[in-house]
Amino acid sequence: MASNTEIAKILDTLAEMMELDEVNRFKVISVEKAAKRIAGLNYSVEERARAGALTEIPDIGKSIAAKIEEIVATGKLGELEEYFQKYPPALVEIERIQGVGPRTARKVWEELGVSTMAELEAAALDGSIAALPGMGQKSADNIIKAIGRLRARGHRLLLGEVLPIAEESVATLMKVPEARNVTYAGSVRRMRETVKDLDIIATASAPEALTGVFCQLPMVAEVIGSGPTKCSVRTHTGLQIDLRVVPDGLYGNLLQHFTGSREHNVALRELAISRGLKVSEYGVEETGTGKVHECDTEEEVYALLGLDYIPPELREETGEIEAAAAGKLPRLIEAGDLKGDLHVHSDWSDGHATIEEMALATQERGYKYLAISDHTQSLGMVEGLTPERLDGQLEEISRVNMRLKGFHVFASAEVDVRSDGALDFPDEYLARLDFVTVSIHSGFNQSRRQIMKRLSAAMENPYVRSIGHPTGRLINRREPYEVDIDKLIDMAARTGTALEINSHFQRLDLNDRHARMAQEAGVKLVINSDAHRPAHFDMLRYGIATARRGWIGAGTVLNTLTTAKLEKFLKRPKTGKPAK
DNA sequence: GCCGTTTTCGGCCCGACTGTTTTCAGTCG
Repeated sequence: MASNTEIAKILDTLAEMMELDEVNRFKVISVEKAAKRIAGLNYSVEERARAGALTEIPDIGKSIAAKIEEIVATGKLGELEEYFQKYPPALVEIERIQGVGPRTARKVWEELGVSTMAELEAAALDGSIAALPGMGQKSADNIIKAIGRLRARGHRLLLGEVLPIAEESVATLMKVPEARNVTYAGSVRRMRETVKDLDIIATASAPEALTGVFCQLPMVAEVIGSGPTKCSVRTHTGLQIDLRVVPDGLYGNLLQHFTGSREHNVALRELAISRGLKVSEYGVEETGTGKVHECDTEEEVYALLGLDYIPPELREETGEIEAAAAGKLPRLIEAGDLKGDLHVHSDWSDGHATIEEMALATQERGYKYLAISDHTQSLGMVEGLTPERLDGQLEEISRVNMRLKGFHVFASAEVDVRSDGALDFPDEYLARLDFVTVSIHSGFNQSRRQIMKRLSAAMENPYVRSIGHPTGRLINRREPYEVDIDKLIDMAARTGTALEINSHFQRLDLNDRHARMAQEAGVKLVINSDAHRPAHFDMLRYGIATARRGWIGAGTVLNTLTTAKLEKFLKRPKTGKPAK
């Protein structure tokens, strides 16, 4: 069974090999485009291949369809195997070094026999890179530095690590007198779960004033490059920050351009051309007359192209442009739509605050309810609740509810589903809770069959209302356990069980793509903080962002219901859609 | 190699900066 990701990866590698081979660049682009398209699809390409319907997918024509069919049938691609005979496969790896592209990779291999990152580094150190035509000592030094950085930090940074730096940088630059508008753009503004670098954009009465200040900020370790309107630096923590400045009046064009994604912008420019327009960060030009429209706002840019405004989180070229053209963009959930939090810990297990402290902290933030959902007994290391201790906790929840006005604490638990599929609380205890979440905290390495058996058992239970962090991944740290997402969503729909978007920036699980699939299947979601202390409620912004990236509307999310409506909903037995 | 309200050929997104060059290729976003 070839997953979309696997097919996309093979095509991506093929494109890289074709580039090395100096194949016509438009052919290369078409293979890249197909790979990107497939990676973003939320249905099985293999199934489409078996149905002979591949060419109905955009960017896939006869030739690439044949390649995919070969991958599906044999698990590999002959054309790629041939390239591997011609060029060392490891050349692909050195192409990923910043500043090294296909031309340079091929040159060092042909001239110096270099085919791995280690050999490249050695060649840069011994002077043979600098001696190559078209290269010099500076090129060699840059390669050495780039390899060092790649070793130090091979992966992308988490959104939650970079967003605070982005907000602080913007605040600092706004204090420069010449600054008019300053904001962060790029993948941070689109709220991608991981980011490679930070883009800051600005308009200013005198651009040099801003770039000048920026390059000398205390956090800057190294200036990578600087021109009159563009400046790139690296901070002491290794984060690359790019600042772009233009004069007043182009803020909308600039913001749109540097928010990306690249794929979104490419599609936008293609659309522009078909309408006799040319889009860049310097305006929207009418090709016929040469008239340039400068835009103060992004809304104007999109309007000139005949599109509704597209929120940044949707700009990933997954159908948003078509939807905007047809006036069919969804109304996305907003932070203010959330009425409460249904996954919160207290000092009854591994939380750091009392039930009342957590309730007050949520109320201060404007929410109307929360559910105290401490761990259950099999998580011994965090003092998970035993059925006996649950009695005491329920009493405390009632006392807190009597003291609080206009706020309600629901009794809940984050119940473990044990390795054998048994729930950690007997049904008679689950029945006493308002809201039951089930999570997997053990047996991460079980087979897909075992994992799905556990999740099925949980969802079939009439008291279980939601599945917490459904795939268990920790971004960059732990792979998801073997969840069959299609089956999970199918079962959630059938049993009327909600799936969580856990807002912790290390989890964001369900992710954006899976959340979108769930919504399309009619599954309800919950967006929770999983807070262990009051400050953690700030994480909810990441959960909301993930939902927005997944095209989620407020109506899909259980904890947008008012207290009264949620109570009413929870009094009814859960109901799902009939099986297909 | 894909695509089409310019539709089966002839296009294919746009601009900035670096490093090496004396006018530009490569890379990046």
